[in-house]
Order: sequence, then C-alpha cells, then structure tokens
Amino acid sequence: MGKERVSIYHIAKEAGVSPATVSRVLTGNANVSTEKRIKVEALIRKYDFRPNAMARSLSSTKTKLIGFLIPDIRNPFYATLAVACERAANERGYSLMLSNYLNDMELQEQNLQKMIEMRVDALIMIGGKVDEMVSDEEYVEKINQITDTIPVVITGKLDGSDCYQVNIDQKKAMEDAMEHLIGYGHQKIALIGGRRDVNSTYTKRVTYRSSLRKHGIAFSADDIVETPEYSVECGLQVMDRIFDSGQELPTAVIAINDFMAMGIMQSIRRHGLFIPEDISILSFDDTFIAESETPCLTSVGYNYDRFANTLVETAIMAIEGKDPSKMQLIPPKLVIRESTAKYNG
Amino acid sequence: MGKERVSIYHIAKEAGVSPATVSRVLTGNANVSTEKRIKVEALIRKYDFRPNAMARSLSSTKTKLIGFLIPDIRNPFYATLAVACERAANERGYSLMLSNYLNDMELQEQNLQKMIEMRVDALIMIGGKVDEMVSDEEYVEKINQITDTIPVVITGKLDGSDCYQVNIDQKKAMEDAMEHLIGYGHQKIALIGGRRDVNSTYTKRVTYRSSLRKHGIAFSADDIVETPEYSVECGLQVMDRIFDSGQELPTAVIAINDFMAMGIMQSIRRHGLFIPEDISILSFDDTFIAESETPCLTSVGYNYDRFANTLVETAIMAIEGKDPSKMQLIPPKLVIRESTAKYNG
DNA sequence: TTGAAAGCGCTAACAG
DNA sequence: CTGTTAGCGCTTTCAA
Repeated sequence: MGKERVSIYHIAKEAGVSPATVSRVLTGNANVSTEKRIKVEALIRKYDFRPNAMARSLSSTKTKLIGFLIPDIRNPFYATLAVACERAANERGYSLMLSNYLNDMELQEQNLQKMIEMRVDALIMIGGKVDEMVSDEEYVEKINQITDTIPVVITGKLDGSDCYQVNIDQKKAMEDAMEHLIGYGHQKIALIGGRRDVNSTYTKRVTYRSSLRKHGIAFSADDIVETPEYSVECGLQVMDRIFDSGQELPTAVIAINDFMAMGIMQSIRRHGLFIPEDISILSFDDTFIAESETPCLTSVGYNYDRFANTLVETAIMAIEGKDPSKMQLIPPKLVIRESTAKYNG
Repeated sequence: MGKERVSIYHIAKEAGVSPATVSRVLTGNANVSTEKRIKVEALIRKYDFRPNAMARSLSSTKTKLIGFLIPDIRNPFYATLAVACERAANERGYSLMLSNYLNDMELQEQNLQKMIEMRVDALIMIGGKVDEMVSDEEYVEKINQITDTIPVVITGKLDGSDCYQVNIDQKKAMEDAMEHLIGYGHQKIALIGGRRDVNSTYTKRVTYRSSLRKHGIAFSADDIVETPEYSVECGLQVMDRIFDSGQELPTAVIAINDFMAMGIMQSIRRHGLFIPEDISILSFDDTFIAESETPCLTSVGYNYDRFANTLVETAIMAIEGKDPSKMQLIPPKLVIRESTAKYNG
C-alpha cells in the first residue's frame, strides 16, 4: 500500500504536454498529434494508469452508472435478468450498480438514496413498491421528484409516475398457460402463490378467471391460494395444506414462479402422487430450475436477453434524451416440457 | 428532467452560513452550533438534498465502495454469498460494487479495471484466476501492483501474491463428506465434477483419495470424473455416461456442488433407480437447492453470514490499516438430509 | 465555532 | 492541434 497514485498531471509532465492533452487522448473526443498521442499512450501503459472515474464523473456530470434495484438476487429470475442487464449495459459503455432490498421497504428506500448519492445516470427498479396494486401516493411523489433529474424505468406499476415501463405481458402469459392446460382437458386448475396486492400477481389472477369463464369452467374460490412469499417453502406448505384439507384435488396446478413449483412438486411426491400422471404442474419464469427438476417443468418464460436489452436500452435512450416509448411489453413464451400431460379422468 | 441540482453552496447560501459549515453537519466530523445545525438540517430536508458521492470521494479519497468480483451470480452459492456480503458491507457503511465475469478471463480483467477506475477502497475476488492450481505469474504481478494501493481479499489461491485469503476449509469439507459416507458403509464412492486445475477442486480430490486410503479402500481412477463446467447439464451428462459405460455403479456419489447434484439426480431417476435406496448423493455448498430437491440433499455447507462477515470485515480492516490476518479458514458444516443412506449391499 | 481557500483528478470551453 | 483556465461538489486545513 501507499504508492502515490499517478494522475494525468504526472503523465502530462513526463510527456511534456498539458494535462488537457492527456485528457484528450483518454477520452478520444478531440484530435491530438500522433507524436504526442504515442508519447502519452506509452506513459499510460508504463504506469498502467487508470483515470479516476470519480473525478471524471464529477467533471462531466455523467457517471455511466445505471442503478439496478431488485428484490433478491437469490431468486434465479432476478439473477438471470441481472446478468443479462449487466452484459447489455457493458456493451453500451455503462456499468450496473446492483442492490437488493430483500422485501424490506426501508432498505429499498435506503438503497435508492445511495444510488442517488452516487448520481447514477438512470435507475431500473423491479418489483416491491413499484409493483403494488394500489400505488403509494407518497412514494409516487418521491419517485417523481427523482424522475425530474434521473430517468427511472420500472418493471411493474406505479400509477401517476413519470417512469418508463418495461413489463412482461402477464395477461398473455396466463392466457397461454390456461390454453395449454385447458387444451389438455384440465378443468380443475389451481393457481398457487403470490399476493393479490402485487400487480403482476393480480393480473394473473384476473386473467385466470377470465380464461375459465371463456371456456365455461366454473370458478372455485378454493382454487386460488395466496401466499405471503414467493418461496419454495410456501409452495410446499400450501400444497400440503390442500392435501390435508381433504378437498377435491386439482388435476393441474399453476405455480406463480419456479420456486413455488419446486415446493409444490415436493409436496405432491411426498404424498405419493406422480407428476404429470396424477397432477400437472406449470410455472412462470422458466429459470434453470425448470430444466433441472424431474420431470422438467413446463413453464412460461421470457427472452431474458431481450427483456434486459429493452430495460437497458430504454434507460440509455432516456439518458441521452432520445425519448423512448413510455410503455413496452415483453412477450412471454410457453415452454412445454414434461410436467404437464393430458387429463385422463 | 432538468431541474438544477442543489449543492452545499445552495444550502449554505440560503442558510446564511459557509459551505464548510454545511459540510460539517453532513459529515458530523466537527462541531457546529446547534442554531446553525438546525437551520442547515431543515434546508437539507426541504430540498431532500443528497451529497454528491463522487465529489465526496474525490475530495476524501475514500469511496466507501468494495468491489466484489465473482464468476456468476446465477449460481446460488454466489448469490447467497453476495447478499450476505452486501448486508455486511452496508452495516459497516460500505456498498458493494458487484460484477460477474462469467468464466471469461478477459471480462474478469475488464471488470477489475473498472473497479480500479472507480477507486474502490478494497476488492474481494472469488474464483477464476484467483483459484488456479498453478498461479499465472503475470497475473500475480498485476494483482500485486493493485495490492500496492488497494487491499485485495480473495477466496482461492494466488501464490506469491499479497492478498488476504478467506478460504473454505476444503480439506475438512471433504473429510466430513467421506466420513459420513464411509460410516454408512459405502466403499464405491464416485466424485463427480470440477476441474483439476481449480484449486478448491484439486484439494477435494486429494482429500478424497487420502480418505479412501485411510480407510483401506482401493482407489479407482474411474471414480473421479472431471467436468469442464460446474453445471446441472454436466452433472446429467456425466452420470448418463456412467450408466451407459456399463461399469460398476457407485453406491454413493459426491457432487462438487449442488448444481452438479441436480443433474446427477436427474440422470439416476431417469434410469429408474432410487435415491438414496440405490445410490446415495452428497453435494457441496448447501444452497436452497439442497432443501428443494426430492429427496432433500445431504450437503456440506458453510455459515454464509459468517463467511461474508469475514470477507467484508477483513477488507475493511485492511482499508483502515488494521492488518487483519492474512489467511482465515471458514469451517464447513455437514447437513445430513435424505439423499444419503446406509449401504445395504 | 466558523469562514476562506486550497485541493481531490478530470473535462471542456476558449483562445491562440 | 494545444495550452490555459475554469469549474464539477465536496472535505479539510488554517486562521481568526
């Protein structure tokens, strides 16, 4: 430790040029004579000099940083998306500043503030307070205060805010799921997991019910089960409870995500039933989990690269004042695997 | 967009004090009369003012940022660790700057440079070039150049470098695994996955062999299978190959991580065998996957919070010149679940 | 306790 | 093409 940091001044002095010239070869935004350029570049290599991003940002008022606020990177859905976004950002000369709020609204707030202090050029936020059914008025006000200065793109819903939205087409996702299952002859279909006050879940529920109606299938309140979390554990508990209740078992179960599906499958196996022979399972997100289960999960996924590109591209366009569209939809894609089968009542 | 950013100058002017005073109430590093403090604090609230972290860092030459370089956040092992590290860092007033190098050495290098440009106060690096069996001399030189200025803590091995090491006790981990399996009467134990040129894998292999020797069990070269990746896919392929080869099946399989175990289990089930009745499975890392499989996986895990705290604490101590110990070991912890059973030959 | 002033390392006019 | 000169927004002596 301790060695003195070299700056453009050191380089400039040793090269016999002005600091501005060094800056010019660094940024490439202006012409420098080949002679001087070569001299400077040699020094840069000699000292393995890296310009101070803080100073650069301070001066240019651009950080080339995009804040990325998500609930929990341990959920493969977010991990997949984060990796894709990081790549997308890097390709465009930006870095992702990621943070998890772990379903803690206060932490989400803190993280948000930290991003603002870092003067990120844009913000991508997913879930939590930006996907509540009824948007928190005070929160909207706070976000709008931010959007005055920094473009914010969300995956979710925030009524009355100036955010750009990049959303999964939840309606289509559920429709595809239902068409698949009903096409396989299922009538008793359960929808397990999620909170009704979360917009994406709410939309799925509504669509679930309208799909049933469209096909003339009676809706039973028992068939929609809410859970406080979107976890494996919750999936297991809910399915156990269904078994214990003695009520008529569904012939197909739609899990709100892959995590939930894992739990549900575990419960079903423990009760000695087979998937898909006894019960079909379908989930949302199509993460690596779907391919890794036995049997492999039929799941509604998305093109994560496309999703990520749209998110990042929208953010960058907004940064550059290019005015991207306010609302973009990511189409879902049903991947049929082994966990769903024709109903053979 | 467009609203003018407020700075300490605006606040100072409106409060009728000097910018220095505003800075003082911001940092809390000096005394300010209650009267002025209150006035300034009110203004800060009024404008929801957030000090510019870039300017602050530039001036103080501290960024309160810790770079966190990992292979792939999509692997639950890293995701779990990352979340724990983020929390540990936050608790101590630091933020994590995370990036994935996706097994791409060039990307690892780029990300590293970006961290340096950001002037992170310390660097935590895991795997990849910092866990190769034979350390790349040039790379060591490059890292040592960094450690001249920034403390680097690694989980891995980098001979001849000045890094702080926080490592999992791989030897103990494998010993525990082997004792468990051998104690259950297994003699034909396969070790599947990983590359021999990765130090952590190498250590496991060596320990595997010495455990066999200690118990007077003959070693068969067939029982160690190398894989290019640490993925579900590879696990599946390897196990399929073992079945196809017609060689004597192991009665127990040790998977190098949970991913690998998933693939192996999938293969075994597809071949009509049962776990653990026909083959026992044991894995390393004990991520959520271990609990979510059916049967639940017996796995050697670690106390991730402790692991993360040690990593972050070491980094911060080094930042503060407190001279932490150069080498610390994280003890593993065998969690026995349902995937291993007594051998009943 | 407080203000003035000098930097932190870089970029970006502005002359020349 | 190049050097000089202001900042960017904050922290931190140094005097008062």
